[in-house]
Amino acid sequence: MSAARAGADRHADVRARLRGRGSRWTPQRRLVLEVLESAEGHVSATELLERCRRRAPATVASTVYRTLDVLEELGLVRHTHDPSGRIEFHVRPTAAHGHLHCQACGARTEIGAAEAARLLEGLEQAHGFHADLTHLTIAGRCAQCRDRGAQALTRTLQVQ
Amino acid sequence: MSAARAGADRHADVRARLRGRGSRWTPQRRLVLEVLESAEGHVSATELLERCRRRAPATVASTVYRTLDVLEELGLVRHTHDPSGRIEFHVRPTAAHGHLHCQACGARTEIGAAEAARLLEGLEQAHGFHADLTHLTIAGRCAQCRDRGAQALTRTLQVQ
DNA sequence: CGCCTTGTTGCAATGCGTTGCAGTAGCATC
DNA sequence: GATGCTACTGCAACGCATTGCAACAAGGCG
Repeated sequence: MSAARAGADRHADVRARLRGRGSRWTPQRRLVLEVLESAEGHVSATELLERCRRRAPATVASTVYRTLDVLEELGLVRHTHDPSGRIEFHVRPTAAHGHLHCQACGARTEIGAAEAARLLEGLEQAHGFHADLTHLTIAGRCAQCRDRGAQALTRTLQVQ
Repeated sequence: MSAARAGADRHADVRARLRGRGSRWTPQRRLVLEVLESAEGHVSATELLERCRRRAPATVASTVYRTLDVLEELGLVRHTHDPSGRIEFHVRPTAAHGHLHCQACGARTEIGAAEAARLLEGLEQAHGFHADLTHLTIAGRCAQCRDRGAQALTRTLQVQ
């Protein structure tokens, strides 16, 4: 249940887990962790970096990226790529799930773990391929944009 | 059947289609087209750029990228993103299809149009979401790497 | 054939993300 | 509290991809 603990406890928990694998607890990692704690849902890497800089203007990009890598290994965040290939982090993932990304309006939707698993079961059987759900983003058109016709999509695809 | 024609004809066809939309036929576009004609399957943007430079060392990256955009609008190539977000072009797509990409060994497999459509039908019903098959790349582990255990994958995920 | 419109090119700058390396600083140990 | 090992940081350089802009040239037209 440690993952469900909140507040100050949380730092101690993460700190212990870092030490456990021979890693260290540093002010920079603490900063990134605090920023993540005040975030919800999907956040771009750039956005996270900016939020770090708002708290500590001297923040260095490479450190933040490396810290996010470490925290991903601990399971505290997951990343995917939006349809144009940029990184997005999903904060506090509760379960493996996939992502839908509308190329016309940018809307994001989640696919539940069960649903995603069902989708990909066929791949498992046909190709023996084990898909990484947490990394999955499917591009396309959401219901609203779909109804608004193809014009907007065509433009978006060009620009993207 | 114009898309099935081969050789010199093909240039004339593309040229006509460019003119038809008010675009122009230039030496640079011809170069990219020739490079594409001698390519097969999935090629990274960087690889295409290098091949262009082998034929014409003065080739400029932005021109190639823009040309590829145009050719994608004509349907001559499709692009996806590999699991680390980099662009890959699929040359001469015969039909809409998806891609599987093994994060451990880098192997790529295609999902047939019919199979992909079947996979995503559920999304259409549950979310009204119309997925763009041509842009779909699913990351995970192929059958062989899966059997070789999780170690390799873990490392790859860190590095990625 | 030469002119003119405007799509295209090349270049330089920008953005996002990664990497190599030398110096710094956690933290374990005594 | 001092010491030493080594993970981490910051920096600078790099790679990939995109964009703004001024100069250029494709090709339609007289």
